[in-house]
Amino acid sequence: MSLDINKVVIKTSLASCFGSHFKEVEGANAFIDELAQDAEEISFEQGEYVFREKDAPEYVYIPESGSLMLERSTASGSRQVFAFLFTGNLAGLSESVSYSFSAKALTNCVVIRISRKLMQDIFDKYPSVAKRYHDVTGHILSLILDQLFIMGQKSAHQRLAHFLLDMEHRLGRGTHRFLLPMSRQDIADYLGMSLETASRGFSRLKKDGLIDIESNYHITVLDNEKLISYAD
Amino acid sequence: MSLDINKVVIKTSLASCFGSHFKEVEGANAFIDELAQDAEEISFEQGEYVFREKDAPEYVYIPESGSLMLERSTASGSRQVFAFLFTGNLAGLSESVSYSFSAKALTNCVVIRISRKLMQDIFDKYPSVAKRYHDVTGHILSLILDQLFIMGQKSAHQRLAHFLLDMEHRLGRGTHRFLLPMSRQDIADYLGMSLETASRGFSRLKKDGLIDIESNYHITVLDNEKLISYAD
DNA sequence: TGACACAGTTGATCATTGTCAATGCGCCAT
DNA sequence: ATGGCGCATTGACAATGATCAACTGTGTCA
Repeated sequence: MSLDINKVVIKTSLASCFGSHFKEVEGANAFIDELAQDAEEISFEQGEYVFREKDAPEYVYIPESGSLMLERSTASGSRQVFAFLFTGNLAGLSESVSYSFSAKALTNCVVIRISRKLMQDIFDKYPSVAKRYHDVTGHILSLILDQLFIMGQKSAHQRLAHFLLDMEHRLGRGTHRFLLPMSRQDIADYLGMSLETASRGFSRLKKDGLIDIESNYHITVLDNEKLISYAD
Repeated sequence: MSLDINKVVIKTSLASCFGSHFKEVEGANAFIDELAQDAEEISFEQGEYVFREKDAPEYVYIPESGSLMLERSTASGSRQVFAFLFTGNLAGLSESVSYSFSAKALTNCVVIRISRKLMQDIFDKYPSVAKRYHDVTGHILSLILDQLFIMGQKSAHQRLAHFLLDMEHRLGRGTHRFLLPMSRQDIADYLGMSLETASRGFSRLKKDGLIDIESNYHITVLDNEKLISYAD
């Protein structure tokens, strides 16, 4: 019984990352059911690595609860955060030789792990679904291009405003209030700026009445319109 | 006869973008042959658009001669260049609803155009090849992540040095001398800096003896080692 | 040959952002 | 409570890069 409940949770997570792409595709539900049978749930403590850059990309991972961060570090100590992953987001889909980043647990979390080999076998049974597989990757690629655009064209403050709007959308669940699972340093490394610049950005937005900050991590967007035009 | 020669050229281009991923895959050569039959060659004048951001992504494009630039512009006039494409590079593989960028001809060029629908049909005949299809997308994704890393972590001068090393590698054909097909403004928009900063970067590298510049577009890398450590 | 257009370079100045250092705040263990 | 630790904020200053403007060089066309 407890196992059944687990499978329902897994299916929900799978549906949330594949569902929108496989909508109205023949066999999509059966595909997700079968995938859920092969999925494993693994727990990670905050700060642990789910996988590392050099690992062979054997699995696809989906946070079921908690958050992950995709990052790449250099020997010289600098770090680029590529993405933050929340419930139902997906990592490791299109790596070939090795992962091109590491995945680190931002919080204690439960992660769904799916063998890519097994997923491939299941794809063979659902050719209509397999054909749409690329859409998922294409979607991820377009998200990264958006990020590249922002990095190349926007100022530090604009990037931060943009980031907060993204977090509001993804964490706010319809409201304007959300709890950030990452530190200021993580945000800075994601947006390609120093910790201090990120912090000043928060302070500035608070002073101008665009956001409210309680306890550093609890953010409320007070003026969506202005924040959008600020992010411009 | 002239048609046969054309097909050979097309196959060469196709092989150069798929070959490395489909190496030792069953049916890879037959797949490329069949793809070449469906490929069309289309000429573009310098400055023309091969496709635009909002277009439905019906085709995949591969420059056969000449160069393309993938870019996204805003209403406010700013522009991000995502990539430069040379002979045998590939654009439009994993777009779903629309292209997420426009492709502009940097020079007069001949571009191979392949219908994605037809390519899909051919994939159905070569399942071993189809399974490796993802590797191509995965490779592109990892290139974009590299670019994102550079944008987030490196200074303007470092980004320029990195860019020149990339161009040397891709255009130099084993030598240290190459002809840039893009303007300083294009480079600046690719690297997220102003035209002037890009120009100063060139001057600086020339003054320090790391590169030689003839006629603005002919570049020779004089000291590879130093350029690499400069790009660090 | 000269006038013009165009792309790139260079200089001066200013705004943005990074760096270093000091301070503040909440949390935990003693 | 108190001290210490981790993280964030703030301030002062320096460095980087953007902007505006002048100038150079090259090619084209009349």
